[in-house]
Amino acid sequence: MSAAPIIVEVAVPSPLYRSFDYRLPPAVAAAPPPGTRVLVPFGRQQLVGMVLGTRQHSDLAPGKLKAVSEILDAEPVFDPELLQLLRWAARYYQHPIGEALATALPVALRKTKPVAGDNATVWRLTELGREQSPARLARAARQAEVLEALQSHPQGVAREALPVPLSVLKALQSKDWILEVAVEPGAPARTPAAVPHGLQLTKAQQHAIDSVREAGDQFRCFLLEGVTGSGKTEVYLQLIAPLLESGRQVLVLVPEIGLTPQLVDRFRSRFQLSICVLHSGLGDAQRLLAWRQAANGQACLILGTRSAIFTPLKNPGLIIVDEEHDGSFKQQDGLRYSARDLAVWRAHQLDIPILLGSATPSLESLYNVQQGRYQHLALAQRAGNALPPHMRLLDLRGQTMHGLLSDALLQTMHRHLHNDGQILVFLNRRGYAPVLLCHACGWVAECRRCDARMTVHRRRGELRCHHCGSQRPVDRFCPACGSSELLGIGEGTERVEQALGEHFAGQTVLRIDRDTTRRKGALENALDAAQSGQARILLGTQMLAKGHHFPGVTLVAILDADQGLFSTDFRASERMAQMIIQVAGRAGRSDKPGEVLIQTHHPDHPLLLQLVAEGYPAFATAALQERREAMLPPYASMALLRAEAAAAQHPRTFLEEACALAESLRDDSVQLWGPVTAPMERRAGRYRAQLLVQTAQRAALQRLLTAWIPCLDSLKAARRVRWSIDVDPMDTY
DNA sequence: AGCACGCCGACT
DNA sequence: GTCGGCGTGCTC
Repeated sequence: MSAAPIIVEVAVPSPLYRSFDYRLPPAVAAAPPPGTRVLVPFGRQQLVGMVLGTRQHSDLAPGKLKAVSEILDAEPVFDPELLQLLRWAARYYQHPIGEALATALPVALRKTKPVAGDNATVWRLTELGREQSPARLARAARQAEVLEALQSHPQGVAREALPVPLSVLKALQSKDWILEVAVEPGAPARTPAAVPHGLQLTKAQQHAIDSVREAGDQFRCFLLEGVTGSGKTEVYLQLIAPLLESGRQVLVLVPEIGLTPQLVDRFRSRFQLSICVLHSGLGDAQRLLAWRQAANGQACLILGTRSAIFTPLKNPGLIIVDEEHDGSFKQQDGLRYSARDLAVWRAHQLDIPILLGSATPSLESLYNVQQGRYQHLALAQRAGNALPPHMRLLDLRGQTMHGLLSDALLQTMHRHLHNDGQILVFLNRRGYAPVLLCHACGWVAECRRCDARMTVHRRRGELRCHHCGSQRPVDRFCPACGSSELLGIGEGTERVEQALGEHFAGQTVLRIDRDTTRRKGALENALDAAQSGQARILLGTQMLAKGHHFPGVTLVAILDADQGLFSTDFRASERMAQMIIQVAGRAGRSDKPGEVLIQTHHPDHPLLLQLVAEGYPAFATAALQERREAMLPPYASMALLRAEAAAAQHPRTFLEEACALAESLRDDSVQLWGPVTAPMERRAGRYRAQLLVQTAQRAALQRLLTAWIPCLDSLKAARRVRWSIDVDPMDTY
């Protein structure tokens, strides 16, 4: 045994692409294991770092080493597998290791806060408390809130999960309605899943379930391609049930907007056990609690968005990624990871099966099926006797238009209303926001901080920029010529709403978008009105495209399908197709057959034709073929270097220097495109430019990035810009 | 990123 | 004579 002092390697939250070595304090005999948080002196500050490992020797002279100030955890906060995943992610996505580890940590643990042991307590109802009705506590809203929460969680709720002051709990305690009890460490509250009676699985559902179960305890990746209404969620539930019964944990990732109360309720009502729901509204303490419960095995089912992929799991059995094609699985700043891709990596590492589900799988995943890496499972039929909707392109060329509504569309709408149908009108707002135009001189209201036009919000009498969020009152006189003839030109949801009101007098038109659902509970109210059928015409944006079930809808109208067809972004057509299919899926889910009308000026566009005539799988096959011919992802790998600054020349100069450096490091397979200015060069007052790196050899890209990215900060021009690297970017335009 | 050090302009 | 601007360099 060597007598040399043990040196620990520590990742420190700083933008540096390396770790740092520390001595242990004299009083500490054994090195803390990897994944333990330590407080370390760093420059003039004290930072919370993460132990990566121990070393015998440091490159630094022994006298220069500083000592760890404090070991913050008795047990590592990252298990070895999670730590390995994060180290891999930091390398792959080219992000400084210390920052990468910090982003994966719950906010509460990025400071010196202790994790808190297993000697936790929960609050529970007493006999007396069970008899109380929260409704009778009208004068004490917070007490009623607690009572309600405890009644729906008979096994008890942790202090951190009750967002009320301690005084409220004390008040209830003094009435002898609630009490605090110690919780058994690591004992998950398990009760059998309640499978609904009379539920008949389709053959395809059963086959999917059997296939995944067959994988048992081994890594295998399945792509579950299930048309809307085919019962994907039921497949998930049936796969989850036996795992939970045998004490295994299941991690379910959903898109941001997918984490709706409806979905959570569906899981809750099926499994009467403690589900960890990691949504964005969770406070730091609540998030830490969820993290701890997942780590110690108390939580069996963990349901969350993107960042939930970093949840520690004691006994994982399955990972599910729902709506795997959704763009929100890609983090758009900092460590720019794809939660879907990391999920596959993690499942592989843990040697457990993973299920990717979607009605409209990403081309990446379909490619992986073609390559034999993923196993394809299809649910082609809707459950029950619901028929697939009938899709039709509506040629707008030469049509009489009433704003965005064509004559032919209006006629079809009248027919559906006459037959007691309900109608969903879908408007992809982007590019169709109304602008403020001066009729006298042609001046258009523009954002002062972006290269973009302001959007008129008539109801509030203001102009808003959708890119930076700035707002100001609508001008009364043209700033250029002084004329008072200022017109709102273009079609936004407000204007379509107005037009629908005029054409369908007497019918309730319900508009559901960001603006009308901002208030708390407004979305729920709107959805109720929509689902009850009380509102006959629903007008919505993206928000309506996903997840919600409108049983009475017989007609879906997509007002504009064209913007996806000729975009500079190569993924635009894929996104357009997914959007159309997702929206179309809202129609005819019950016994009434659905009709989908898609308004377009390009009814001959091959991808659009294929989508409508043959459906998404045929579209995807053709789109993949195009990608192959153009050598675009998934047939090639990409990374995008972005830079921005307050002055326009700085990003350019930086990217030119970076490009020259890359030129000297790249091998022949790697191509550099740019630098070019971003399509909207100025955004929120900053000028933006980018450089695209592309290659057919994934490994060559990684080699280049690893040699290149850590050097960028030493370029002279780097001081004048903010730059970031995006590996496997979602938006490349 | 922080946070120092360092070397030139307008202030008590 | 000092306070403070942000250019440059370092962090075990």
